[in-house]
Amino acid sequence: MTETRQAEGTRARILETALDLFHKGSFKGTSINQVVEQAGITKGALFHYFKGKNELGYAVVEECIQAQIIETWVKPLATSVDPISDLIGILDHFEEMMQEQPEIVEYGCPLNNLAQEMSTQDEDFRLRLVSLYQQWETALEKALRAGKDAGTVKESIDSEAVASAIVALMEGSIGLIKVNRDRGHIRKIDSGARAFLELLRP
Amino acid sequence: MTETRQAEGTRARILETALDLFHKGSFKGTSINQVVEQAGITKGALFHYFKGKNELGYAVVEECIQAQIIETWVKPLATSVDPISDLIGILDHFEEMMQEQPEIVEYGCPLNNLAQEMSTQDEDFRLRLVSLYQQWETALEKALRAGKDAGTVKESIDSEAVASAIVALMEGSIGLIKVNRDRGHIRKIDSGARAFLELLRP
DNA sequence: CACAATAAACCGACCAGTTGGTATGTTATC
DNA sequence: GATAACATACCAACTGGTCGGTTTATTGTG
Repeated sequence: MTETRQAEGTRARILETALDLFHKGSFKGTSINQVVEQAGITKGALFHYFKGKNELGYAVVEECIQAQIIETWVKPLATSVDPISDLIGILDHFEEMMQEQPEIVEYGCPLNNLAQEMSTQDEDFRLRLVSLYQQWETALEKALRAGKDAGTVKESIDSEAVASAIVALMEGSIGLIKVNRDRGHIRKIDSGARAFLELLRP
Repeated sequence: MTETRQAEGTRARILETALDLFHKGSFKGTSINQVVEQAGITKGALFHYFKGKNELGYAVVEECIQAQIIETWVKPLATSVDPISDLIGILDHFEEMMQEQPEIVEYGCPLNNLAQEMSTQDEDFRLRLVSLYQQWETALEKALRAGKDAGTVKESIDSEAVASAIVALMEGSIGLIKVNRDRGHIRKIDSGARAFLELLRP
């Protein structure tokens, strides 16, 4: 049972490995052979489950990255009535993560990395990636509306527009952190993002 | 004179072509052969001027992208006393450009593209890229301070932190526009960024 | 001013290694 | 015994990079 073949087990390991390599490297920058090697399987197994490299990438987006986005950005805001506090809570969570597993944070947001690399190169990639951003923005927009109703968010703002601005701010900040690896600069970026969020309070 | 050899002419054409291809594609995604072909030169010429692909990339950062950043983000804020209005002016300028030369805008910010792709892969790239971000942030910080003195910017904000948050917001917004090619969504992202900037007014 | 010497600019065939992908297996499971 | 789950050998195309050579411009010298 452990050494023999196991349908979903191998597939999952391929996806997990691909996510890791696409995240730490890039899509075009990692070869199928790397995935095969690091996953401890063979090319035959990979091509048995995925038609090609692109299909593997699509699966990583739809099955792995989507789950991450929902887990870290959608769920925590699902029932929020004070989205600004909750967003700042997420930032706190990132800071904790940075001390425990710095590598994961240092390589940036998997969604943004893939989006910036592939959205202009492959329309099938792009469509799947916008779908994730959509979900993120929708969750934010809903939370902002709820916040307005509860009096925790400025009435005057346009929830839809500000939602995408928050996504932009988050992705931009994570991207800057990835480039400026220096601890001091990271703190600066972090407090800048927090400052912007605080401005949304009434 | 036109058909014969011309030292700096070829070098400049190589750089120009490389910038274009790295921008529309990516660094790892474009081959030296592509650069050679599109520039209408030969491999010998390219390797005569640059030690290798990486060196070509460094030159693109230092000579082409730096100039762009200074031109569009540093200079316009150099003598600003109302940075928020000036930043919004830059956004207006982008909107004009989008109608004239949409391709240039659609492929995102060359600095951010390269930074997100290469900063975790090559330290020499990273150092050159942070230097550009530094210049951008410094210009913003200075303008924010001047704005505070002139009463056009909220006194309570931390100029240093907010400066990097603005860079994050800009890069994030440009990145989102690149992924969400749809006109309607672009408008939303644009007005979201503007809304955030407006919050910095006293 | 001629003219050889030197260096810079450029060419294109070639190289070893890698790429994504395939074809043909073998082995286990229902 | 059919089908899913792998393994392995292989392929053409392309990768970044090298290398010997040719062409042009510059410069020192008589």
